[in-house]
Amino acid sequence: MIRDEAADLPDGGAPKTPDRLRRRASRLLSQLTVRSDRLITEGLARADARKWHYAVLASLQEFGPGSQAELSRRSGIYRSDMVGVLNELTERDLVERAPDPDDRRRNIITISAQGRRRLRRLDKVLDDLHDELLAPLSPAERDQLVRLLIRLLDHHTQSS
Amino acid sequence: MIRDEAADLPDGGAPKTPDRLRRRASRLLSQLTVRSDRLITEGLARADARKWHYAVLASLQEFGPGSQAELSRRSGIYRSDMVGVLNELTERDLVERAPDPDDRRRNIITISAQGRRRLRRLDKVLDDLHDELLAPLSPAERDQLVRLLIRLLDHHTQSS
DNA sequence: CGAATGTCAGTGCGACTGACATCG
DNA sequence: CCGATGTCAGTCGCACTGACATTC
Repeated sequence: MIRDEAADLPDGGAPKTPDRLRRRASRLLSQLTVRSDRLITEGLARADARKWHYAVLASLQEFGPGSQAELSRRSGIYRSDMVGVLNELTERDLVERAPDPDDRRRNIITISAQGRRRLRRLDKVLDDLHDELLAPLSPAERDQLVRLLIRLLDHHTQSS
Repeated sequence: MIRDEAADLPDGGAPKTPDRLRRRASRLLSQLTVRSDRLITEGLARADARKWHYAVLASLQEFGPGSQAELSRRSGIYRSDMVGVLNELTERDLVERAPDPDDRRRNIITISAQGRRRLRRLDKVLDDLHDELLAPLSPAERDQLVRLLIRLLDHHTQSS
C-alpha cells in the first residue's frame, strides 16, 4: 500500500504554510464579516435602526437630496430594496419623499431635521460599535486596515 | 426658514472626515466580502466545487480524520450543514464516511487519495483567485491585511 | 440521568433578478 | 422606440435554530 503521509507534500515539498485554511483572505473576510454584521445589526436594532437607515441618511447628508435611483447608486442598495428602506424612513419622519416636478418619474428624497438628529445619534452608536469591532487594533492599525480595504473594494467596484 | 447647511456641522464643528460612509470598517468589510464571496464561489464552481468542500478537505489534511462534529468545529460549518457537504464529498469519492467502532454515535471522516489530489487542485485554483482578489496589494500588504484580519477574528471568536 | 452525535425540516435575511407601468 | 424610474413578487444561498432518535 501507498503510505498516505507521503502524499501530503508531493508538489515540490515547499513547506507551504500549514494553516492555509486559516490564512485564506477570503475566509477571513467572510467569517469576520459575519461577526461584524451581527455586531452592527444588533447594535443598531437596539436603537431601532438598520444598516441601510444609516447608509441612506449619511448619503443624504453628504451629497444632498436625490432620487431613489440616485440614492441607490450612492449607497449600494438595490433600487428594488430602496423602496422598503424609504418606507421605513418616511414612516419615522426621517426623510421626505416628494415627487420631482421636473421629472414626474422621480421622487426627490430629502433628509429632515429629525433625520439629521437621528443620523448624529446613529453615528455615535456606530462609533462605539466600531470601537468594539476593532478593539484589538491600535488607531494606526485601524487606519491601515481601512485603507487596505478601500483599495481592494475600489479595485473590485470600478471593474463592475 | 432655517438654513439647512447650518445644521450640517452642529456637533462642535470638528471636521469629522466627510466620507464616514465610505470609511466605516463594517461597511467596507461587508461590501468587499460580497465581491470576494462571489469571486471565490464562481471560481470554485468552474472547478465543480464549493467553499466548504475546500474547508473540509483542507481541515482533514491538516488535522487528520475526525467525526462530523469535530470537522464542524474545525471548519466553522454548522453540524446541520455538514451533513450535506459530506454527502457531496462522499458522492465524489473525495472522503470516506465510516462508523466509529469505538463510539457508535460517530462517523469517522477520512480524506481519500482522490480527495488529496482534489485538494491540491483546489489550492491552486484558490491561489489564483486570491491573486485576483488581492491584486492591488503588494505581498507585504497582503500579509499585513491577513494578520490584521486574523487578530480581529480571533478576538471575536474566543469570546463567543 | 445529562450530554454529545448525526440528521432533517424549517426560518430569516440579504443580495439579486424579472417584470411591469409610467414617463423623458 | 429606447432608457430610466419606482414598485412588487419572487429566487437563491447561507447562517442559524429546533427537534428527534441514538448512543455515551
